[in-house]
Amino acid sequence: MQRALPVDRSRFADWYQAVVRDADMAETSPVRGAMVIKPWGWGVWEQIQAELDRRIKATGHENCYFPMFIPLSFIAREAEHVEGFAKEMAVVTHHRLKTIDGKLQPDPAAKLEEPLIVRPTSETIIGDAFSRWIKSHRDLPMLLNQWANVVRWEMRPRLFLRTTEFLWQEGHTAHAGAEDAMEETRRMLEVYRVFAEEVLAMPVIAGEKPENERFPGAVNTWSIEAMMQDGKALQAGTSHFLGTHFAEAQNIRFQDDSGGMEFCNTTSWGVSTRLIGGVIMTHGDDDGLRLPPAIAPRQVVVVPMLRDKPEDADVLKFCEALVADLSKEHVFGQQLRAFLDTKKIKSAEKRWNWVRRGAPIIIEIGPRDAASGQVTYMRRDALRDGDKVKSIAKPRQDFLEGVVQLLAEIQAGLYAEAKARLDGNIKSGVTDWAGVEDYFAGDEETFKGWLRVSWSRPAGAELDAIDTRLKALKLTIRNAPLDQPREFAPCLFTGMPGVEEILIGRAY
RNA sequence: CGGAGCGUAGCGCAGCCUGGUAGCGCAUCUGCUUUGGGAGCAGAGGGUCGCGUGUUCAAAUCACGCCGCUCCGACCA
Repeated sequence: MQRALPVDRSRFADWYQAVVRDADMAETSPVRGAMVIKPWGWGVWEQIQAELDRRIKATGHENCYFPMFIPLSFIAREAEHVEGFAKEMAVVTHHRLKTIDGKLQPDPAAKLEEPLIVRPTSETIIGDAFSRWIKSHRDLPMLLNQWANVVRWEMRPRLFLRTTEFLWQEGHTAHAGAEDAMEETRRMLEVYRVFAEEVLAMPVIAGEKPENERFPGAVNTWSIEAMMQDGKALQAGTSHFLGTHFAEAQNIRFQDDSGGMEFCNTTSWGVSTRLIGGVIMTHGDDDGLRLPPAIAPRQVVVVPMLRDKPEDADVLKFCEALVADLSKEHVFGQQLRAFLDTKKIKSAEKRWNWVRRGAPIIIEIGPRDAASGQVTYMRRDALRDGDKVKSIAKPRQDFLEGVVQLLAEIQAGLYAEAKARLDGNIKSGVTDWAGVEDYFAGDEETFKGWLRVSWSRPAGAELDAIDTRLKALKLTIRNAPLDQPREFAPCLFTGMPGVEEILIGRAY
């Protein structure tokens, strides 16, 4: 059987790279760890951005933009924050180049008095603005968001999943009370959960991160965790309750209604281009990418079967009219995105390109289709019947009437498939360490899901010790899911009474 | 930064051990044929064999150094 990709999912890391490349999503750049996002990959990001932006605004936030350079002294203000990010910071030290000894280099005479760091996140520079903008309880809550690029100097980059520069949105809010800020943190976590599931068709588990996995400077961190097809967890979004940590470090205060001065409670939350990696590893198959229709830059692609013959004109005319009619339809609250591929390459080649890119519906129109008013199409979510590619033929009108429903069905189908994988691979009932070792035994290649175990939420040194034991098995605590039972088994690690269930797994 | 592996055409690889000046498949270009679907035939273009130094009459091949990539650790949205 001939697949559209050179490798299949049994070699998951190679397969992932093949999809990214062959689906025209992105490529590596001359700068180590930074990527070039190609039009098809960027198109997916634009869809993600547009829909998430709408949801962020619908929850009362306004967009703004802060500089990518942050004075070094700003980042130093919050102790944990510095410690967390210091190791991966890009630093700007000069503002001019000069040719010295025939070599172009930073001009020593143009050294910055205070180095600038390239933002790894913007809490400190936005906090600085908050401290000036917030005077009164009447200014609160302040609900901001920005779409930006950030830089974290990572050791081991991987396209979309972990790149030195990446794109994201970061929400930053300030509130009068802790309760209000906590509510905001949870609200945005829920926005992410629903977005991931509805739009990306990527089921996730929302929950709270253990102490050792918190954002540097946060009081609490919540995440949504998705399960990739190799069983590993992908942290797909985070939402942080920062308490008054940053407010105290940056003097973000307001006068309350009785005239007293109080520190604000702040939050921050973000999702990044990593989501695209999540989509690839959730939905991709051995023929390449499968895009959920809601984020596919082109939802229905029409490939005319042109043969350099007179009837080509009729085929093209039929296709153009079809695309025009498709474009009148609305799906997921937006105009249907239909595209006619007239590129002068072999039709078969076009078909496979769209298969690899994951266009949800690929239509092939030949002279006979055009003449008889018929539409022949493939569903990318169910491309093959056994080994053979499955083509479906329908009268044009029937297809047009059913296309919106069909796209919705594909979206739902992809979700259901991923949801079954997630639910089917979280194992409960393991109560001792031997059970953990047993579950995760074997090599890296064999699929393992996650364990859901009870624990007593140890902290400090005790938690560090647990972390070390887990690390030996390449495991981490992903999060403590929001929905918890009423009663708990004894703690798997300490034997103490359990207070919470957590997810354990391998992660990206 | 530590351990392992790998850098030869856009992609996937052979050649390296046993030095003689570069090859295969796919892709690309041209022509002819074909045409309900990843076509056939013929021809063509494309490579300072990661970079540098050395050994040699001669280096993709041997030696040394460097760089980059991938996987595994530390880090991580």
